Amino acid sequence: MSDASTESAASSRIAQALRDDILNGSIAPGQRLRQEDIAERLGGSRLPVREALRILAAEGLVQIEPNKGARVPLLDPGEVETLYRMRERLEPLALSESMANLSSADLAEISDIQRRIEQGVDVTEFLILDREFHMASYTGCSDEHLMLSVVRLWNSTQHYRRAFMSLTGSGRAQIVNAEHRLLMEALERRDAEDAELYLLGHIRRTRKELVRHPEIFSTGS
Amino acid sequence: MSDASTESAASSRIAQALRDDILNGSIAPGQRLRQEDIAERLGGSRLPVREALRILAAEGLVQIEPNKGARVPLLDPGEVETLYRMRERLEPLALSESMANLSSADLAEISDIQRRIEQGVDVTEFLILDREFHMASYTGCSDEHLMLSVVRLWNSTQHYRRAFMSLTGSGRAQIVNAEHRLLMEALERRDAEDAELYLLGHIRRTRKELVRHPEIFSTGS
DNA sequence: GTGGCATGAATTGGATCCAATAACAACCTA
DNA sequence: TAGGTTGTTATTGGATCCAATTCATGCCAC
Repeated sequence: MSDASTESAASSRIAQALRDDILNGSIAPGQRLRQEDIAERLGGSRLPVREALRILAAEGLVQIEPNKGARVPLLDPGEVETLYRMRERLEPLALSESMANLSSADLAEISDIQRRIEQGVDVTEFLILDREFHMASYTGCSDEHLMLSVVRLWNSTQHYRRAFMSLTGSGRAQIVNAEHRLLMEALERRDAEDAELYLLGHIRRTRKELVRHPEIFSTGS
Repeated sequence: MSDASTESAASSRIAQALRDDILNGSIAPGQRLRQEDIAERLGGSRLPVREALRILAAEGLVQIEPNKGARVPLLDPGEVETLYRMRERLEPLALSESMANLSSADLAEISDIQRRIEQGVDVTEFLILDREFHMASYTGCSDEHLMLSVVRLWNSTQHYRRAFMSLTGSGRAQIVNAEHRLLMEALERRDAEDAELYLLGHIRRTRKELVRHPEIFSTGS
């Protein structure tokens, strides 16, 4: 919807549907994606499905093995930890590239998202709003490569973020809110150095909490 | 050649051929890639060509616009600068993840590559060996996400690295050699902190030199 | 009873044909 | 003559059919 490209192509439509299913947890990591099933469920033939799977593979949402088909990647704790370390390095860069271009309307939008986070604390809703909060802080970053990398990192770790939130509940909400407020305040001061530092700390703390809960990665298989 | 995993599939074969052509400059940025031409030139029908283009798009080597086809991305100076800033952040991480797993044989291999760099100074050969040098330093990094991101960054900037080298010649060879030697020495000392710092400086200096030569980006169109 | 092998079914990969869309050119009109 | 419009062509997107590969099942030998 927000994407201005308005992909009318079937392959993009199928990719979007699958992307939603994967990100909201309808399709779990490790699950296999058979082309024919998808084609039948979402309409169209297998060909646009194959293209859609390639698109999602580029975004890190599925992995394709030759002659073996596509499945949602099942990550181990070490991989997720590395993805978070990548976030710690890349997202402060995106934030600093973004800050100079953030309008006061953008800042108000960010503030409004945070206000909503502090009201409703449903796990599903938090995942959506938290992502919106950070992405809104990057809207001033016009570099597509950088933003695509950031989105990839969020996509790849989305499931484990949800597993963590579902496990621990909203107990750490106060800490997150404090971190978000510090970040917002630095943005309003146009202090790139502080903003980068707060963001780094925010991601790093989350990483350390995640690795402290390896039960997130047990899949019972 | 080196990658043994993707043999036997036509789409992978075509992707590899196109990848080589793009990276060695046979296909220039901005150039359009017509599916039928590629299918005829490399053998096979248009279908595996389409899959190959998707694979390359995932690696940042081509960009696909719906109903408009694929072309090699034509980057402006700002985009390349951001790609280098991403390298400055990600590659030190890859190096630190790699270092603990580097065997003495790996270090010898790295040293041998550097030795060859200091002998022959052909531009084309330097581009190959320089890439081999850095990639060899990352062989101990087992994380596929991180390494894929690093490869993407190298791929996307390869053309501009060649343009820069062709323009300036090997005048800066001494500086590069000094930086490489410092990096190697830190690796042999197993000093992650120093290695990260030397690598950061190496990439950052290169970025600053690149942005000082905007004529690299003039395409005469 | 177990291990290896072969055969079958299920699934992915590829080729050809057809439809839809965008670039291009010529034409007509003002 | 310039600009818009319309028809044509070239190129990409999609559907169906066929081949190749993989996985599972069951059989046979030991």
